[in-house]
Amino acid sequence: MAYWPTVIVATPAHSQLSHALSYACDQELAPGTLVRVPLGKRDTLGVVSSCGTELPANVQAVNVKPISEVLDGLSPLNAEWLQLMRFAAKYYQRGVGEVALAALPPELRKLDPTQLARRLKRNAKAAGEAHHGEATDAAEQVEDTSREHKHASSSSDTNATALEASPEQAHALAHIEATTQPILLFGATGSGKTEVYLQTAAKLLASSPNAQVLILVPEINLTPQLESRFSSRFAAYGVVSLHSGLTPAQRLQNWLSAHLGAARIVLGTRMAVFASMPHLRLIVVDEEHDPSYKSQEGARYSARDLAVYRSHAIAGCRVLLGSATPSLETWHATETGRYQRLAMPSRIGGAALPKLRLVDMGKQPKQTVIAPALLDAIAERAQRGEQSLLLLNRRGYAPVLSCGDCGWKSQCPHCSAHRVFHKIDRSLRCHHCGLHERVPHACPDCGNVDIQTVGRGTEQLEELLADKLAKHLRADGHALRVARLDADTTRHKGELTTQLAAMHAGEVDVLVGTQMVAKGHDFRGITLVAAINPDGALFASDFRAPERLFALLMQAAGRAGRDAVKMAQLTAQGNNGAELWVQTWHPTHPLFAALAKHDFAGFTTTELVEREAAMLPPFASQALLRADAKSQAAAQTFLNQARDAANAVAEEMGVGIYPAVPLTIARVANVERAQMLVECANRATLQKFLAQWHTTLHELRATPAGKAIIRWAIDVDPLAI
DNA sequence: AGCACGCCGACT
DNA sequence: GTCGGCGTGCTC
Repeated sequence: MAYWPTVIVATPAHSQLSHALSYACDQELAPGTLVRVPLGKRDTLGVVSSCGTELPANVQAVNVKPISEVLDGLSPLNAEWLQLMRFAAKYYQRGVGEVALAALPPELRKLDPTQLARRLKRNAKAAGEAHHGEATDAAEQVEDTSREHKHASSSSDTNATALEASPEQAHALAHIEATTQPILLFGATGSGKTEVYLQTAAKLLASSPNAQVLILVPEINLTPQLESRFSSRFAAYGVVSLHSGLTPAQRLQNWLSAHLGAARIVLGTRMAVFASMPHLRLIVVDEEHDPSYKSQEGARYSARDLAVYRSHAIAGCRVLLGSATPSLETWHATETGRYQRLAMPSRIGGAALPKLRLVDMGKQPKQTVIAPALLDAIAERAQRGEQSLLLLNRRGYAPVLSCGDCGWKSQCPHCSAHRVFHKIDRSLRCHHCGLHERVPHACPDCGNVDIQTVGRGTEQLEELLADKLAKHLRADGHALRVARLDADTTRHKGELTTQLAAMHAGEVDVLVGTQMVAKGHDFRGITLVAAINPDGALFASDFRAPERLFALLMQAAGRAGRDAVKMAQLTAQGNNGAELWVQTWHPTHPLFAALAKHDFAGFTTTELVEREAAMLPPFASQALLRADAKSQAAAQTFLNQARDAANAVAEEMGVGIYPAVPLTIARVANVERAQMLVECANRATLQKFLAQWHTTLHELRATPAGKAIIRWAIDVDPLAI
């Protein structure tokens, strides 16, 4: 009997070859089976999409080649996984092949059946050792896991919060059990959301012998504590991680463990939403508002949104979104009743949320970087053994170097951005293309040796603080220690761990950092957090900027005063409790009023009213058409021609297309970038419009305007426009 | 995207 | 005479 399977292969995004390709085969292949097939002059990995006994009508038999090999050592990817790939491809306007093959571990693409068999054997052996004898038949496995579970939960008893759920946690747990709707766990930092994740997962894992749980986190290396809590609590169930920091071999091994069901917990970044988990029962999206869930290259998917879709498509699977500052999209969904909202407002142990202290920069001495009152507060706390955290969202020493005589600026020759001065190695670095040069001794244009820095970055803030705090001593007589934590000081492996350890050990009194320190770390000793210069986001053109600033400041506030017992002692001694200091030129801005009350609901309600009035997301759907070219004119011409070609259809469908504009940073590494906003009140209509636009875009590619561009892409539900 | 084919400049 | 530059075009 002859079969004609259609196979999903990694055909490029714009090759017009986005459908599954037909091949010949003499055996029936289940959908999801991994195969190797000839494609052009090479052999490539493919996934069987369907397998019929007749060749599809639009394909000529003479063109069809036989399948090279079937990787039958591995069970096929299931229908749910294939459905997820098809949905993601359709929704984000990509080829299925591009999405599906990118979702598989890269190492898998290289293996032939023999290598795969060897790999699987080794994997099974390693898993067997880790679980001291993996159960093979189901009954034995049930017994085994229940015993393991008892062990797992008793070992977690050292964690005080695990002993008994707080009333809020118990309420949340009961609610989660009672519904299959998506749930937003709206809980302040330190309210014990993680414990709710852990207990929900524990219940599911114990209730069924092979149930699997997927935990998504924004950036895995920024939340080592969460990872270790899951690993230690559920070690017996098999916990693996999936993120880009793994070696190709580790990634393949962990992926296989999840696919085979040996790992029942997968903890990973956005890419993990595509993991093959045949018995998936629960997806947790921690910090669901975090922008890193949205992919910014390739298929620009939102792992959070796909997690909701994925759980919805599996009968009985739950999805839990957690955040202290949910995205407006998620909040709105809880208002309309699509998601349920569970509030957990109290911090464990009753620790109070930090008090907001606004510093009016208009009333400070000229050229003030850190207000004298803030400096005093930091010094005072350091002398008492408390730690402070200062946030400044700019790496380096100064964002620009400038010549006072001729006006020269440290412009990057390849990008429309300034190169940042890094004093530590006296370099000028472009944060966009990576260009790295030694700082010139004199102005390259006029020879003036007196070049000035403009503005301040974390390096300079660290230096300035060390200087201003030099006269103060710690209780133990040592000088105050100021440290810095940003992408520059954590570039090398292990540096982040070392720095965090120093912070936890109390060796550091003041930590200066970019927003990466505001995320996730559980610093017990911090009682003061300060935002040095957050004003930029207040009046930014990006309509999501206030939402992000509010989230950042709330998250930052969450770093302070986490140790309830300690804070109670401090206040009993008549000292200030935890504080969030914000330096601003606009202290009367309504955002700060809401922040002072820790009133996220109030802030969000106001924002949603504005969004609705302006017909912005979540009340309308958006997409961007982006084009890269050698010149800005070429990029914009392509976009505007695409617009002209689609205008009539768009108007008829109620889709708005705006004129092409350059990106905020128009040129990066000598590539000019432009984009065009497409908008519609109805999400499905926008989808339909985008899908039919593809034909036009492919045709345009062959015209002079199309040949002048390097690439184009559609970004559905863009985060920034 | 790969990986061909294809038609013009400086090398053993 | 060929090695190789990357423009153009195809992949069931």
